[in-house]
Amino acid sequence: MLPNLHNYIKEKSDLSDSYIHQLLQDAKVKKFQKGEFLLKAGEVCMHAMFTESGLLRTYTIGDTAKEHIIQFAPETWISLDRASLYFNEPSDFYIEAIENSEVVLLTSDFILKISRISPKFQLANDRALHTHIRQLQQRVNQLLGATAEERYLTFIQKYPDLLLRVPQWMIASYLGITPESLSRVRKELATRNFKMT
Amino acid sequence: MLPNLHNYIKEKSDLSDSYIHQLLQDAKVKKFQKGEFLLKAGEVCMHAMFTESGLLRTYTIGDTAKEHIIQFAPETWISLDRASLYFNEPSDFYIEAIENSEVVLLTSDFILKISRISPKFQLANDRALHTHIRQLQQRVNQLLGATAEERYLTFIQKYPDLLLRVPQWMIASYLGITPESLSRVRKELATRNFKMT
DNA sequence: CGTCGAATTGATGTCATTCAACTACAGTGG
DNA sequence: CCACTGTAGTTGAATGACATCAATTCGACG
Repeated sequence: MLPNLHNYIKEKSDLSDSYIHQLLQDAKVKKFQKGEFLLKAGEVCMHAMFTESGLLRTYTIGDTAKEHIIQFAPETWISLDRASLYFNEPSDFYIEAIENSEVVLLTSDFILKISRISPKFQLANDRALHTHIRQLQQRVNQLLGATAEERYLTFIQKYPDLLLRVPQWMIASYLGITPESLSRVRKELATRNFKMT
Repeated sequence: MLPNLHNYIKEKSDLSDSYIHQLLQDAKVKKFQKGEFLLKAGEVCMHAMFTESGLLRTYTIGDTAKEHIIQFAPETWISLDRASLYFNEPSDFYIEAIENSEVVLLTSDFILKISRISPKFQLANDRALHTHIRQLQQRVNQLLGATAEERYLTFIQKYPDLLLRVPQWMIASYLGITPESLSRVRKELATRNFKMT
């Protein structure tokens, strides 16, 4: 059980299979039905949530009552609100299963424990943190400058696998445009590509 | 000399004045004229740049040759490209003095050194990192949902001091709109506030 | 005083939103 | 098995927000 998480830790820590196996004994594993919530705005984020199987989405609800999707998390991805987890403050995020999912809830203590045992794991965590910053930075850049079409193109190039699993209106929400606009962008791209071939 | 940096380290480390004084002996201090660059896109960011006095801006140049301002850094603020510094990869950022400035160039080694001596300083650094993430996250949210006017309002509420020192077209760039649009937003706000009083 | 960049203003254009109608399809209950 | 319902996606027409282009004003500074 939990082959994905097992693998994940193994890759980033160089710990033995048996030891990892032991660690995972007390990991909190939960199954979520499509539509169930792992975190709601106002709550404090207490875990890093590892998607063992399935698919999660993280989103906020802006002033205009519109959802803004922050992240999708398929297998082996981790969802959390770092600010909320670190500062112990209420989160603005909703984290929701959009497929039936098996999720491992990792506490900060759990992660710290592995970090203490395996410096390599700690390093990997630090890298993940900085990768996250890089990714946020790139997103800010994109949102500052790019048109709907450009955003969509980088999305499909960056997350081709998600295209098949995520409904279109959620992708629109991730891109910061309306579903209608995305539909038109796709149409436009389709006819352009057709003309070109 | 360097009273701001001295204070900064003192607050976050509990080290003695004399020891801090000693540390700062080998700090690289540089003066930049208005318009000079501390970092250019393509270079690897080698320092965290502490603004002892003056004002810096960090920006990227998008595909459309338009500047997108990432951050302003007045006294006691730090400018860097964390991804570039951490991963040793070329940066997308330009960092430029927009006032004559005195800047301290802090290497990762320097910061690590203090962190090793003072756990409190290390903690403060970690907090800064997470604050940074929170701030980026909020910016993404804002860009996903808010209108030009809303963005401007949160800007003046968040950075009232900068209003006086930063030219308007740079604020526009920070908000992701044109200078003309910002001018109209301001006009609109002025007339609205006038009517209300 | 003349010059140059910043800021404002007006006219017009473009991209994306909004609102509404319609199709397609999956799930539900009779 | 078929009508009923709800959600996703598409399409069209009108609107809105911001951009673009061009002209003018304003203010700082040599």
